[in-house]
Amino acid sequence: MDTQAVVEWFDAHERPLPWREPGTSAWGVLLSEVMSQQTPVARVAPQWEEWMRRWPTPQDLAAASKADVLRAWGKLGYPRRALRLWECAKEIGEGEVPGDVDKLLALPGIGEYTARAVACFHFGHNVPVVDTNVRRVYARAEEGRFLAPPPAKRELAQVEALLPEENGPRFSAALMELGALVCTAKNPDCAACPIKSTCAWQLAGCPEPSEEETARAKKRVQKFTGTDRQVRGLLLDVLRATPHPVEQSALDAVWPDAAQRSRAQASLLEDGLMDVNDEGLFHLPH
DNA sequence: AAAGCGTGGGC
DNA sequence: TGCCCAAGCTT
Repeated sequence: MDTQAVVEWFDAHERPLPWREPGTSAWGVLLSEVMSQQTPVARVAPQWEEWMRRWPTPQDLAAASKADVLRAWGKLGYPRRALRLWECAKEIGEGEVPGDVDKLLALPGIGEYTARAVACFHFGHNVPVVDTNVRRVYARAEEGRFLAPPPAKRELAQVEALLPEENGPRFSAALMELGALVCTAKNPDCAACPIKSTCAWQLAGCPEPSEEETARAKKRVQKFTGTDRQVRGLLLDVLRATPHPVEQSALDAVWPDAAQRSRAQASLLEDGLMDVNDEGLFHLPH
């Protein structure tokens, strides 16, 4: 892969995301990465600014209540991430965000991607960073397949083999950005691609994915309407909206199917996203 | 290791 | 409209 061409394209097309400003702390980068897990970057930016204003350090977040943290999370989705961030802050204690992949991996809610992103983008370590964008670009440019195969351990070594010795982190960011802006999942803008001339998928004549690959991709997309996830979201909406604990009846009003409603409510209690007080009223955790 | 976990925008 | 997708992690 022409890493130079990818970086030059990035130099010209990089989005001005707030956490890319020089001087952003390790905590700021970690926060941006967690917020961006499965949530579009455009929706993350304002939320990130708000969090950094309220809780600029892990010590600040650790001192906040979980209820405040969950309300500030707003509608970014997957609110367990907010709880994990709060736990991260508690674990860091009076210390600092670690720069080693292994130590980052040990933090709650930090997996293979996020650990490497922080180590690479903040600390400048030249480690492979593999997210859905990188997987897709690699599949197309290197393997000639339109759809990336299911995530596998193998990818780390494959992407590591691409890393230039100089400016590795810059290239890693560029590769992700290329996947986000040009080599997109649905309608890639190949005319704007800096590595079109060497892209394996282009050289193979832009083959359509097989029936099997298409079926696998389709299966990956989860239902939402009518699932427990939707009900959990509706229940949490009630708790986020009111400053005081609510009666069971207020929760019952959001969904007609009682069995599903109780199941969703029980799972929220189990996850620590909901709590009951001694009067039997429900609220966000303290 | 497959499945669960939110939410909203684009087409 | 309904489907597809989005800087994944956990169990």
